[in-house]
Amino acid sequence: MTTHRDFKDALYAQFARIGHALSSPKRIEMLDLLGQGEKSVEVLGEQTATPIKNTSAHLRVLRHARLVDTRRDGTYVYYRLADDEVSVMLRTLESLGHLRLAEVQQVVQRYLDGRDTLEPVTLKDLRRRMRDADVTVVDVRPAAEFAAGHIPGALSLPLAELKRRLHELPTDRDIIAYCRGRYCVYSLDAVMLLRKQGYHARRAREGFPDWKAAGLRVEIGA
Amino acid sequence: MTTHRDFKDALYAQFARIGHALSSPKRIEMLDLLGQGEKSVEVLGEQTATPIKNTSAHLRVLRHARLVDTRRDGTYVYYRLADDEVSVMLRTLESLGHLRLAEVQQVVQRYLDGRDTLEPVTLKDLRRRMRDADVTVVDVRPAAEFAAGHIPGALSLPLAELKRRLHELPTDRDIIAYCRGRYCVYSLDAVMLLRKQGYHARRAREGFPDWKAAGLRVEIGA
DNA sequence: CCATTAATCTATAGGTTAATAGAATATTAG
DNA sequence: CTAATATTCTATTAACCTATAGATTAATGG
Repeated sequence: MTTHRDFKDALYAQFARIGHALSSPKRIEMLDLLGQGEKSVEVLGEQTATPIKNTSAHLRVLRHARLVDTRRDGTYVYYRLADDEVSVMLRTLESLGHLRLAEVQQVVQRYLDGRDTLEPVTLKDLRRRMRDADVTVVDVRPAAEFAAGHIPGALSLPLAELKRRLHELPTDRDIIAYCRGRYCVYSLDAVMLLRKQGYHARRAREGFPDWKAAGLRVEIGA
Repeated sequence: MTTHRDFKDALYAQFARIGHALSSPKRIEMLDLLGQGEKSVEVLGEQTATPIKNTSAHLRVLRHARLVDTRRDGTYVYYRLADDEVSVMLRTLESLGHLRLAEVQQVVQRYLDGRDTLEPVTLKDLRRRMRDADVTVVDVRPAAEFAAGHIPGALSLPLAELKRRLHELPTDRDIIAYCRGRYCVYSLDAVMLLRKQGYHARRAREGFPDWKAAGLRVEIGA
């Protein structure tokens, strides 16, 4: 016989599986990266500064919580978020952290805000200015992430290539750069470089996963 | 010097605090209950079938993650959610669980759905029918939870008192009962009782926390 | 088929957390 | 001030998790 208590215990034990998956810093970081598009174990390990074996072990936990799915291509195994809702969940988790944990604000203040007097453009403003067609939107993430999905109409100009591809940018229009999200510095670095070169540039506060999680249209391909 | 890696580690360590708080079944259950309104440690312990000492220890973890706040009144300490966003987070976590974990659906199927041929009313339908003013909405949660907040215009008729207060219900209008949420059986039991008594009753699929998390207006007081 | 590369599985040591008992604190009533 | 009640703090043990090493599997190229 299943009592009411057994039911609740079984139900909450399941929800706690997801909580457990989100209880490790590295795992959250991996999920965030997967929000930019699928990645191999090797790449995930590099981008999170984690040995392959540990990376594999963490991914196993994420798979067990059914937050990620895999696909094999040759000797590589590519991981991806199991559902767009996972990304929505991450947005919620991180915005709750930003709202409630003074420590998050301190850490961000110390590392980002020192350089960030350039007030960032909100998602809403970004959309309005894109509708008015008075800006050039630049995606400064690595090319592979752009190819996996980007804001429609954005120009791919990875931070690493920005300097030698400056001539591709218009000088008579405002430029808005975006990257992985609120805590990513690519767009920040890009804006500083662009301003030094005389462009009128600002950064988007939100990144590609925020755009997608908001349910906005996404473009795929190089 | 704070390197980029140090920054990420510090940032994700903070987010993981929240994940950790959500990694225990009892803690999620406690947060869910607090979504119905503030409760003392004693009441939380009773309602989650947890010894007071363990309850206190779990609440300490939730406090450390800054998901709950407290208020003392006499010898009692009352806990409450630290922010409405915490409830939004829980909704997201549970809906992700429902979506991704086959086990959640199994557990619910086995315990609830056996009795639940009565198709539940969605939040959207509930709002429409309330606007059209063609239903009586009944809150079957304990009176204290109704007092802490309820759907505007709802009638408080706790499940425990329903049988002897049936005469307060209209016989010529449809009745929609709601309770704590998707996994709460109060409204289910209420609807079965009402139907046996000849009323035309249905249950709302969502509960009070879902209504509130959706940003809808809430009424407070008995 | 063998070597190579990418990733996983198995096992384990070390660290962390949960449950819980006992002592301590805060508040109120008398 | 003392007793009673609600809760928290401190300490201990057992259970669990993470990082990691070694062996293994899966796919590819020669």
